[in-house]
Amino acid sequence: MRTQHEIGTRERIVRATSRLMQRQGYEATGLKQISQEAQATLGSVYHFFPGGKRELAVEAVRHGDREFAEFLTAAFDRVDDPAAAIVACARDLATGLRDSGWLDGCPVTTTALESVGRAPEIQRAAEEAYENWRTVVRDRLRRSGLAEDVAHDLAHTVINTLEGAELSAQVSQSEAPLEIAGRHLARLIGSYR
Amino acid sequence: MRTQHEIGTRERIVRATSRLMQRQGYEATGLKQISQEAQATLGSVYHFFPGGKRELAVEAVRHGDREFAEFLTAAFDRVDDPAAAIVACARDLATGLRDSGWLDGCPVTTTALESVGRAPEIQRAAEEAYENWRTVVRDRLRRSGLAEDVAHDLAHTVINTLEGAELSAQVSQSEAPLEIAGRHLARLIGSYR
DNA sequence: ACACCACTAGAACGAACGCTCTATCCAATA
DNA sequence: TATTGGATAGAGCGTTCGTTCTAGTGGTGT
Repeated sequence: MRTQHEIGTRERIVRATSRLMQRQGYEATGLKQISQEAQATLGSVYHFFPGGKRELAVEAVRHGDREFAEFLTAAFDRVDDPAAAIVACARDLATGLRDSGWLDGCPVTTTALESVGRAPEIQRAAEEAYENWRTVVRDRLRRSGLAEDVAHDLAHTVINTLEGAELSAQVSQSEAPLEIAGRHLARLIGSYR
Repeated sequence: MRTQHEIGTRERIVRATSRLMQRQGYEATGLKQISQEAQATLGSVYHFFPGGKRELAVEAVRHGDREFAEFLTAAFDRVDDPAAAIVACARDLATGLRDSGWLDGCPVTTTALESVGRAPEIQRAAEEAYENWRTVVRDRLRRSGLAEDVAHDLAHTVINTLEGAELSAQVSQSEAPLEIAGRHLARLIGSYR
């Protein structure tokens, strides 16, 4: 079937790009490596992504966006109290990071930083990802009874602190930053009750 | 004078590397661009840094380390209350980021992320930078009367949240994440009084 | 005056990069 | 069966990369 085939190869390329850029960043990831990892050829890559590496990076960032948004949503669905859900998120991020040999950090951050001021489409996609994640957090905080502006600001800090803690955990190969971040975020949220 | 000359060229190379990698990251920064920006030749670069790009990146990260440590220390010296000093830090980071056209983020983070699992010496230098900054914060928090373990944990979150907020501010070209981070960190610290 | 050496200078190397191009394959339609 | 067009395949383009290498310069110590 053609349609299934199309989806298959395209998806494999996007997924491979996302994982490689998550681990190595944008610049260090080559198109030949992507095509090998995706079990596709260079011709297929340019067939599906005529915009080349840039377009591929945008799709990879969007893939990481959806991935982490689902991770967040799942945590909030699993645990009733939003503060407790965030603690669970931090813990899960820590164990996931450790289990990957400290290699799989945020699938967006490295590419985002490399693109700032140099590749606007990629930067935009990263910005949308962060905004998307904040929206998930803000909605759950509001549902739990917090005021709109409080929830809005907390969503910023929840995402940013998790982001910073994950980066720190990765660089120092330690789960501590994420554990501490979870505890502090829960305390901060609790202070608004 | 030879000594002065040596220090001059070497320092220019390190500073140029630090600024370029701060803006573009490790992979996107070429040695030719560095030598041009530093007004030195490729020969001089390899004379002072026989280890090549890797060694240069380590020195650049250490330079960024010292730079931000001095920035933190100056803020704590200027403002008595540590929580207020951190708010001032966040505000200064935001205005500095805006004034640079949102280009000059953390001088360590991008290079650190690119080096994870691929260049251990660089990763180590970045780890030492974060640890160094945490020590500055922890000491000041302790001096203000907080218990050792509380100050230790808060230092982690202060640095990580500032880091995450600066990244978010840069990507979204907005001062809001840093302003919010400053307020939340002050509130969190205040909750331990 | 001479020898020395830190430093400057940039040409040149092989490798890898993103990307283009042409050729081929194969399933679906007429 | 013939035709069509999406998809695959990879050789090859020009460029740039990090690095090496040799040659040259100029101040310093004897």
